[in-house]
Amino acid sequence: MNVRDAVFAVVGRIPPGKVLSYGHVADLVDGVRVTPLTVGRIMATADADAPWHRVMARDGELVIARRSPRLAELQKIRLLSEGVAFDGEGRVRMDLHTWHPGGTLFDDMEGD
DNA sequence: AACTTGACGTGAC
DNA sequence: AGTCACGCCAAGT
Repeated sequence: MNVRDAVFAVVGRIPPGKVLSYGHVADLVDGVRVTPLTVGRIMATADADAPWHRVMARDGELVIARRSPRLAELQKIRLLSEGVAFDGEGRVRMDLHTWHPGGTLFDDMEGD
């Protein structure tokens, strides 16, 4: 199991409408020791098929915007399409949409 | 196939 | 608030 696979295994399990931070993904990856930076690195090489848009900075900021405003816009559109709310500063409401794995069938109820 | 370079974080100090 | 260390992978040459 490569780190890349382990990371995408976690990312791939994020349900629509839910999001995770790099650090959170890194923490969920088990069996392999990874840093949030590593997650970010790998996410940078994510396939279009992967739900890469559900991963962002812990602050809710779309980090990709630093490098590609165009992709950031795409990410934002995808998130909005899933019902993810943003605050007035263009950041994702992590407090409302952070995914709590293990869970559950109720992983969608925390959004209120 | 080996080496170099680039690159989407986060918490502690 | 800025700096530092940590769990460094992937792509190009």
